[in-house]
Amino acid sequence: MRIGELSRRAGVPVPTIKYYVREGLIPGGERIGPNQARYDEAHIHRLKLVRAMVEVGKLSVATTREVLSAIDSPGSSLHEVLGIAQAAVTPQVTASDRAGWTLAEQVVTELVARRGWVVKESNPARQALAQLVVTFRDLGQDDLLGVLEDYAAVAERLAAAELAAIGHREGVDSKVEGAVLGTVLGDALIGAMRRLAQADASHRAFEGAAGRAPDPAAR
Amino acid sequence: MRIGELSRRAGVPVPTIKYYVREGLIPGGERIGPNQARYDEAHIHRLKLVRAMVEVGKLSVATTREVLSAIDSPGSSLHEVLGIAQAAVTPQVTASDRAGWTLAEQVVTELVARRGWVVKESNPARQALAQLVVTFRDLGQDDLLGVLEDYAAVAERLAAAELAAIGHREGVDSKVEGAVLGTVLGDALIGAMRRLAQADASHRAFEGAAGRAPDPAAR
DNA sequence: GGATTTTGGAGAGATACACTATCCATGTGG
DNA sequence: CCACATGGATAGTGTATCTCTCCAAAATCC
Repeated sequence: MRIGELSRRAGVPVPTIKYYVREGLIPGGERIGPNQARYDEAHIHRLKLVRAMVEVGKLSVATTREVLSAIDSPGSSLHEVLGIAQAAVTPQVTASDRAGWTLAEQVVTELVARRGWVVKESNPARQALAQLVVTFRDLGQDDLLGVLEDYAAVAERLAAAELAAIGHREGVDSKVEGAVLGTVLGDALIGAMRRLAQADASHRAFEGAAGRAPDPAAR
Repeated sequence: MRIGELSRRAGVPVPTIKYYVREGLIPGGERIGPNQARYDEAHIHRLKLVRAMVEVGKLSVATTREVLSAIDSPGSSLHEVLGIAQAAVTPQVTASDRAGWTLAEQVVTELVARRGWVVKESNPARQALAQLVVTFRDLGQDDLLGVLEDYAAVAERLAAAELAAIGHREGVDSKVEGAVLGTVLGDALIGAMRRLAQADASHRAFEGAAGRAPDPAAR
């Protein structure tokens, strides 16, 4: 097919496809003439993958390219690819020497140790978590840090469930893509789910007939 | 204090503070002259709050303003404020009539019903979740949808833990701020935690020499 | 077979966002 | 007294993600 059909089938404007090709997110079509190229089903899938990461997963084009190149890299283990994908999607923290930073890193280290997790020192998620600890402290929300244990337990369960799901698959490529998508789209997934559960919990705690009745004057 | 000290104490450049005031994220100082204004501790806290949402929570300035105005609005119940904050942080889905959209919405509705959740039809997290379902389907990752139940169960637990932590507080304002911060920073928190847990799970599944003993901390 | 549309490729332009920089009349602090 | 800070407004910067424009060659329509 040519670019017009590719555009229609994938639901992506032609100029955007050209842009993605320029940016190296998707390969160009097979050249069959000075101004003709042919695209196939693989291009459609790749394009959908890019759109999923960019639109749904909210990754930047640059980050998407990194993740895709990890997926493409031959001879990498699933573990390695996941590491690269994780590093790519984890926002880099500007390591400011704000007060309490060392303490926060210690909190993270202890949490990881308590869980028995094996996580590289270089894993950027450590800094991301430490930054959150610092932020909560800084805002006087220390009591919210008590939920860290819950979050850790829950994260463990999610990771296990996800890996189990892709473990059933055949073929390394399929596993890799599944794992990376789980990483990228999983953030949005748990986010949406958390909001639904929170809306219900909030309703139950503050609006339901069982709890304290809301202040009628507050409306 | 004047703006210079505010800048130092909060770790935010002066021009940025001015920008935030212009954008209505923080109130201007108390005017005490044609070109003099005074700021106090409340301004510091507000500024830190803004930075937490913008830098750590990755909210846009516009979204941050929405959330803050919800916090500020007097006479709103905690439930209402949470609803506004949720709507603000949930990315709006461009309701395309892509194939399978109706089916995806039905999946969401059934999930919510199965959980016994009380969630408004208008809650944007429904669409966000439906979009994720569509995306997974579109990419041929249907088997990953099996983990939806796990995510739902886990989200329920997190929401309960968070509300419980906040429930111990005194004062509505404090509860509101805690709940909103939980919503906004919770996304980053579960994200970081997920990556740590996933790194460990991946290590265990693909790198470990042998199966390890079950984690003593897991429950 | 001629008119119209599409194509590939590349550079320039558009738009949005979150700051920064500059200016200047007015204050403050040493 | 005087360098420096302040508040307020306007303009400019850098980044990111497209989107537009151009052109000759190719394809499609009638």
